[in-house]
Amino acid sequence: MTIYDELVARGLIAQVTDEEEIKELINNGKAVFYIGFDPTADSLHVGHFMALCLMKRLQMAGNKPIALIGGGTAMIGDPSGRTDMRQMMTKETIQHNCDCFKEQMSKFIDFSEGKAMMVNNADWLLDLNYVEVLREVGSHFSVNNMLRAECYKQRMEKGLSFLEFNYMIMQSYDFYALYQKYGCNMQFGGDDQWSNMLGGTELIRRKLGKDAYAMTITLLLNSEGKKMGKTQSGAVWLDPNKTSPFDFYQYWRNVDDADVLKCLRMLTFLPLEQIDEMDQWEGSQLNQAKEILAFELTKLVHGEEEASKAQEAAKALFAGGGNTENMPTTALTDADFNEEGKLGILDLMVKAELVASKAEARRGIQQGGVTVNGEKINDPFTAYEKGDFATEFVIKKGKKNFRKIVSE
RNA sequence: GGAUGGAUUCCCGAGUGGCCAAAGGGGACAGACUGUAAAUCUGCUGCAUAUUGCUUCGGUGGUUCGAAUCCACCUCCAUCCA
Repeated sequence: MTIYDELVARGLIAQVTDEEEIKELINNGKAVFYIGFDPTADSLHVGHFMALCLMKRLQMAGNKPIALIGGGTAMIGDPSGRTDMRQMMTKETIQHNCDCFKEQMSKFIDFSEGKAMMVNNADWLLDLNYVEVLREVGSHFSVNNMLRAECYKQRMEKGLSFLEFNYMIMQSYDFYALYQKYGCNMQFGGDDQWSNMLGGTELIRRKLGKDAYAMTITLLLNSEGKKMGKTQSGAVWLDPNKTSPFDFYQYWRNVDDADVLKCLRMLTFLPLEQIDEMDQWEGSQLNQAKEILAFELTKLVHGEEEASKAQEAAKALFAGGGNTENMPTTALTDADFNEEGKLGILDLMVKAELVASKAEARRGIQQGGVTVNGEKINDPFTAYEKGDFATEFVIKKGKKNFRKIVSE
């Protein structure tokens, strides 16, 4: 099976500019391709992870990836798929985010000599001369066409600043610059980037008379059509300090039945035959598939050891028994107890980050959703002493939120 | 630059002097049912030293016994005109 066929089979490809040419390039390891990452946060998230996986797959097939960090474009902000303007970020924040991205990416992609590259478009965008760009690049863009682009449609009603309108031009310029500098002949990106990417191929054709190609990755949507990798509290991050390996594991362990197979295909490196086999599974058997999905992804992102820990912790909690060794834990200090050496259940829950406020903790108790070591708590004034934490102490809110408490 | 409309709690959106911590919906959270799924039903949804107190309706001042609501100025957004 060729790499292109595999990408198709996994459902990763959304749109391509020229299927035959792209097949030819990537199947034979002749593609030098880039994917852009805008450093809008200090950690990569699941959305980026898809792109990283794709880079890895193509790299394994002999193609050369370029990871482009958008230190320059982040100064502008991509309006695609947005209903309001992005908050402008300071240069310092952007720089910090770039550094964080670099570090995380290095874990997935082999950036050793000649295998892959990482560049920052701040290196060429920040020094551009306005009038020069207008003459050299601006003349090749038709405002009429740009306004028709899907990515601006939404914003035509709500308002679009000139700053953001230029994002497409900057991204196109990136492609053009990379083509010249490194012979980059292909760009990949999320499907929401399609029009921005076409801008680049068009610019290269007009300026240089050369062909370059673009391909978009299917956005990972759940069965309700929402982007996956988002939770109420924000994105699912790859940084273990922002989303713990346990929570990361749990996120995937809890995906909808309807989404498991899709996720396995698109995100894991398991052989397709194995995934097709799981496709036969039904009903509660799908729980096994979810476990595999969660384990595989946690392994990819946090390493096998962390993945095993997360899995064990989950099993201990949900299947009963097992050890609690790897459960998310909160450590108490003497300062957490009052003068009488007591600590109320409400404060404890806040401290353990199970709830955002004491009112919320109280509500949980009133509704019968809080247990300590398996015993339901009915009294919100229940208090504990230091000695109570000497033996195993597991507090549970709802069905899926656990925390082990220890005292120093 | 001019005219008009607008900014309300996580989101959408009602509220035009006291009965407003603010209708309704969505989402989130908790309970029942389940398979750590979905669907459905129920509860719940500012904070706290909690039959009470405190902070919140773009910002700052003002009127009033009392302001999300009235007035002034400011900021931001949309639409039309230039």
